[in-house]
Parts: sequence; structure tokens; C-alpha cells
Amino acid sequence: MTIQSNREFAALARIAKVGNHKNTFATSPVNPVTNYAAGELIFGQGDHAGKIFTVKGGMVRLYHLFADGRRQILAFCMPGEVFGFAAHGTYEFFAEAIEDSSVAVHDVQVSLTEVWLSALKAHLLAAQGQQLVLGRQYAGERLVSFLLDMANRQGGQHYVELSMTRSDIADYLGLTIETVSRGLSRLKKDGLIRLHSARCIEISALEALQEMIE
Amino acid sequence: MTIQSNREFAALARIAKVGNHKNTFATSPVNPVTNYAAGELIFGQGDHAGKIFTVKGGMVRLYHLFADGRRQILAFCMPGEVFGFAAHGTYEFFAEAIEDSSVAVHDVQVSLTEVWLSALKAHLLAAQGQQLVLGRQYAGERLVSFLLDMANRQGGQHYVELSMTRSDIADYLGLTIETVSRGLSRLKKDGLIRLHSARCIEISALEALQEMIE
DNA sequence: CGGACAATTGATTATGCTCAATACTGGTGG
DNA sequence: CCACCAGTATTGAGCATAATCAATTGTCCG
Repeated sequence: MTIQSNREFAALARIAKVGNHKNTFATSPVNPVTNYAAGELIFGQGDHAGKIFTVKGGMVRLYHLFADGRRQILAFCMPGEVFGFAAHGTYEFFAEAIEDSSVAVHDVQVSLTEVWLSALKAHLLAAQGQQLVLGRQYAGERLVSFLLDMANRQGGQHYVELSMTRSDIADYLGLTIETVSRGLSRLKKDGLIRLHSARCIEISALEALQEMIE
Repeated sequence: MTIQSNREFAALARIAKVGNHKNTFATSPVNPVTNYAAGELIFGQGDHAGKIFTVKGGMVRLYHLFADGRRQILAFCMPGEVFGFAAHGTYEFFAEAIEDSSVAVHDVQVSLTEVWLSALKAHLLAAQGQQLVLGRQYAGERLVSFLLDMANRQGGQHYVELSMTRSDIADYLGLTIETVSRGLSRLKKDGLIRLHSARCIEISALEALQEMIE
């Protein structure tokens, strides 16, 4: 397949996203769905926790803010994924729409049943996976882990369309925007990826990338 | 209070541990309890997952091993804490007793009910907390986070008895043993902690340490 | 077209890693 | 009881990776 333009590429990446909602739950149609504009807050760090959310469309970032302004993104949530679990009475992080998103809201009081166990386990698995990335991988490896994870969750293995900024990626991977940018430039220079635009990435050498992170 | 010897200190730290099982679950007395010697394997990375475990005594480390030998410890589990959740069919990490430990075994098939939700959420919260530590803290801060967390979970706020090696701590915090050792030496030099022995630590300036990590 | 934001690239600095040597500790056997 | 030994921990010197500081370039909107 040959791709002529960035526009075509973006369209392909978008198509690949559809129908890959691995963790979709059977939520009753009664659950209200709320729409959020790009950048809009869903809930804040410290807010009273009482709802659980399922992403229906778009993308949501979960992040913690330190007193000195440092930010750590805990997760990017994509369609079908669930967020908003709180062990104590309040949320420990912010939830914000990255792009225009729609989110189903569930009342935790009535729905805290077995169906949430698999969502919780998926969330835990992701958090533990990120511990591996943050604790024992170099900058380059973290970037590759991120790209492959995003590609995977978007369905297509060869095209990734990022809706988040370099700053978001940096705060997710525990790096700086400069290091993220340099890492991508390096992968491009080595012929492992192609940057159709800053946010549209083609994975040229999937296996080579997979080997980089074992 | 004045402490005369390391031996006395260790005894104090041990006493502080008792009666602080914050997450103890009402498990039926039918659940078999297994004892493991220090260093003994409870389950391995890749093993078929079918059980959930509650620590009754001692300490357990959960860790992932990379193909190239790098190790990342995901959690240290103390009495009352639950481990062994698997999102897919197999465990993604090793579970090993650090010291002589006893562990209650639960059949996941029959017990996957609401009582596990709070355990899962606690586990998730811990994993996300560790994401913050690994992603956005310096070596010194990671060490302080670790010491305060351990002190907290042992009940006493001023004495910590570590049952793990520097290597374990390093693999938990994404550092090397040298950096861990240097960090502790620095805290000691600054009068914030006292090292009664390598494994017995007295927290001299609790508030100063707490301020270091906000 | 212009402005604001986002991304890239370069030069320098600093944090933490690697390599290396030394000290400590606890357990074992003479 | 003490000497020895292996595993554990500490400390030092130099180096590498990624952060910081700084300057451009690119891109999306109005």
C-alpha cells in the first residue's frame, strides 16, 4: 500500500481505530452519556468520588499534579476503557478530555459489582505495565513501548494517530518534551518509523521495534 | 525514649508491625495457609493464574523479570495485603517470600466477588502511586517516599525495619544499589534518619522528610 | 497574513549509572 | 571463642543519559 498524503494517512489511522474496543462493557442504555470538548475537565484531583466512567469516543488523560507543578500522566483512556476508581473517598488525579470525547457515567453505588472486576484488573495491569516502563527502561525504550501500545490499542499495527501533545507523552513516560522529540527523530533517522506529521506516525519496522523492548 | 542497642531497636520495630493489618479481609478459616521460607517462590512469571493470596505474616515481593535480566519489583506485600490478581490467564510476575512468611490461599473461581474489589482498588492505588514515584521523582525523593511508606505500613512512624536488601529496594525504585546506599548515607549525614544497622532505620525528622515529597 | 502554540534541534549541565575498591555483617567450622 | 568466608553494603572516580537552557522552525487558526 502506498500512501500519498498526510490527509489520507490520518484517515487510515482513524479507520483502524474503529471496532477495536476490547474492553467494552455491557452498560445499560440508561446510563447517561456526557460530551466533553477538547481540554475540558471531567473531574479533578481531590473531588469527591462517586462515579465510574466509560469512554465512548475520543480520549481522556488521567494525571496527578504535584505541589511544585510537576505532572505525571497515569493513563490515556480510549474507547471502551473504564476510569474513575477510587480507593478512598476522593479522586487522586484529574481526568480531562484530550480531544472532543463522549463518556458514559455510572453510579458507583449501584454498579459496584462483578462486571467491574475485569475493568479494575485491566486498569491494574496497565498500571503495573507502566511501572516496568518507568522503572527499568531507557528513554528510547519507553518511547517504543508507548508507540507500540498506542498502535495496538488503535487496532492497526502500522499506523498511529496521536491525539496528545509531546508534553502529554513526556508526562506519561517520565521524560521531557525534548527527549521525546529527539527519540522520535532518532527512530525516524534509523528508518524504524515515518513521521507523516508530528501526530501521524507510520511504523515501518514493527518487528525491530518489538525487539527493542523484548 | 532512648534506645541502647540495635537488638532493642529491632525488637521495637517488630512490635510496631503488629496489629496494623489495615486491609485484613474476613477470609473463612477454611482457606489453607501455606508457609514459605525466605527466598522461596510462591508463583512464577508465566504460571497459570488461579489463586489469590493474602499475606498473613512475613513479606512477599512481586517482581517482573525482563529478557535481558533487568528486574523491576512491582510491590512489597505485607500482612493483610492481597496479591495474585491476573487480568489474563497467567501471572505477569514472580511472587517470592522475602523473609519466612505465611500466606492464605483463596480459590479465585469461587471467591471473585465484591470483597475483592477493595483489595483490587488498594492494589491499583499503590501501583498508580508508584507510577508517580518512578515517573516524576528524583532518586532522593524516591527513597524518602519508600521509607515513609514502609514506616507507615509498619504502624510506627519513627522506626522502620527493612527485611529486603538494597538490591530489592533499588529494583523497586528504579535505581541502583549504589544510588540507594548513597541516598541513605546522605539522609543520615543531614540528620534526617539514623541507621542503627543497615536494615534498622530510625526516622529522626519525620516532618522534614514529608516536606521533601510534598 | 500574523500570532500563538507546538515541535524540533543544538549546547551545556547534572543526575544517576558503571566500574572498582573497601568495609561491614552474620553464619559456619575449626 | 575466634577466624574465616560469602553475601551485603558503602564509598569513590569517571562516564553516559537525559534534563535544562536557548534558539529556530513548523503548524494550526482566526
